[in-house]
Amino acid sequence: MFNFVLELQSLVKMEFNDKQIEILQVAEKLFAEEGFDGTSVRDIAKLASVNVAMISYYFGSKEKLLESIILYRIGSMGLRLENLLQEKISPVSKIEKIIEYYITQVNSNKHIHQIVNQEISNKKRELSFESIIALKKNNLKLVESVVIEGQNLGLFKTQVNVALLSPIIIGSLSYFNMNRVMYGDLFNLTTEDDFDNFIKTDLIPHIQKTIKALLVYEN
Amino acid sequence: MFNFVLELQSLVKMEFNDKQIEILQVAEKLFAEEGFDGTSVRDIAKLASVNVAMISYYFGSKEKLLESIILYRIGSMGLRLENLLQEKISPVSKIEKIIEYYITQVNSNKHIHQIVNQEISNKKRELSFESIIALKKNNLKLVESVVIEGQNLGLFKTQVNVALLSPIIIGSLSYFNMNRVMYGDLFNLTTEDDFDNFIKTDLIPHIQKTIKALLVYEN
DNA sequence: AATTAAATTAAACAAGCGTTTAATTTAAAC
DNA sequence: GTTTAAATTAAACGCTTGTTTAATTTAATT
Repeated sequence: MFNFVLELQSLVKMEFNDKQIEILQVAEKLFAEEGFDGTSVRDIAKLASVNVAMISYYFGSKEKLLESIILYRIGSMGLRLENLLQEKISPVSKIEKIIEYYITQVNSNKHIHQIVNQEISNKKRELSFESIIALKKNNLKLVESVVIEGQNLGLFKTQVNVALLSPIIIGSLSYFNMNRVMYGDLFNLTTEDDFDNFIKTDLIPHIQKTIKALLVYEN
Repeated sequence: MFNFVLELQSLVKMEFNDKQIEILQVAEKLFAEEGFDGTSVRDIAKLASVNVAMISYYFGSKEKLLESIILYRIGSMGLRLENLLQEKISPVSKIEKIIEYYITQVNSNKHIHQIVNQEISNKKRELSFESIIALKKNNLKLVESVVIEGQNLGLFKTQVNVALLSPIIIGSLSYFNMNRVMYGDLFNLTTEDDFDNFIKTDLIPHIQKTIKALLVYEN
């Protein structure tokens, strides 16, 4: 646990070379698609066109490779909602923008999110997700401030549990992506672009509408 | 694929003996907590107090054991919304009841749902989830009929994408259960009962309120 | 050009995997 | 009570797993 924190700092600062990045990206894809335990280091090595030993050589172990992937991605995720919140627009617009930004961000990093979703409730590994939880809690506070702002302006009327907004927003996206076969079937989506486009033109507005309705709804 | 259907029929009719059920339940728990690939047949055998060979003897293989678990649970899931919908209550009440029933049902079978969530997007296995998808589509139609009923009565005002209601409902629950560590932290939930109670007293009303708001919301 | 360090490799390692075997025990049928 | 089938077992099977070794090639430094 403490080791992990120390590693985090060293790894975040560390710059990966081309071969390391290739391994990270290949492993990310495979872990997401086949699961951590469903992916062998030889699978990774083959797809990344490197010798198996290079994985241990560069990352120490398969599990540490997973940690590196998480750190590598968290660094670039940078859900920087702060700037967004300081724009001088109405709380309603802010909520809309937050949702759009959040979903777009999560969806364009869907591999790492799928991995985290799989691992965060897996009792086998003892990875520390503290940094991820901290990030989520921080985002929660920012959303909370917008809701309070809206309530003070008399725009948001209901007593809503702000902490339960993310389950709606991200949970919807995760469930949608999880059931791509069904929704592809329902909405005639085949290519990756079809799905991305549907998310943009249908899912995001749907969730925006939902959250707005909840916030202004007179119960 | 066709084999699976045939097996389905035979397995649904088949009655499992005590030892088989013990194996099914132990395997369900382990698959949910450690993943399919993260669980060995020896883990299962040890926890179920049977010899390893019994798993092949009774179920044929590890993968067929997984199929048996799914069939075993789908048979007893029986999301029978039909009866509920024929009650003579308002569409709003129907929606409320559907949500409560759905979430309670899913939450009390959380192990199998976690397994399905993990496997339905796993490219490694080629399990047929057609029966599950069919079940979801059927539920979708039932919800659709209630929404239309409400629209005809002038209660539901917006043009809402009904197919995107389940992501909100089930997605929220899945995300909540996925992030139990964080939400346990946020809401002071420790025991299993704490979580179940929170879902009953907070999460379900939250989602009911959300869906109701969306349906009656003047955009 | 010689030396030192880093990168890369094929091979080997022990441990674990899912599954099968063949022998034995238990239960059911006659 | 004998026969027949089902249940249970320990051991072995071949294969894959993650990791390490030691040798070799490549690159960097002096």
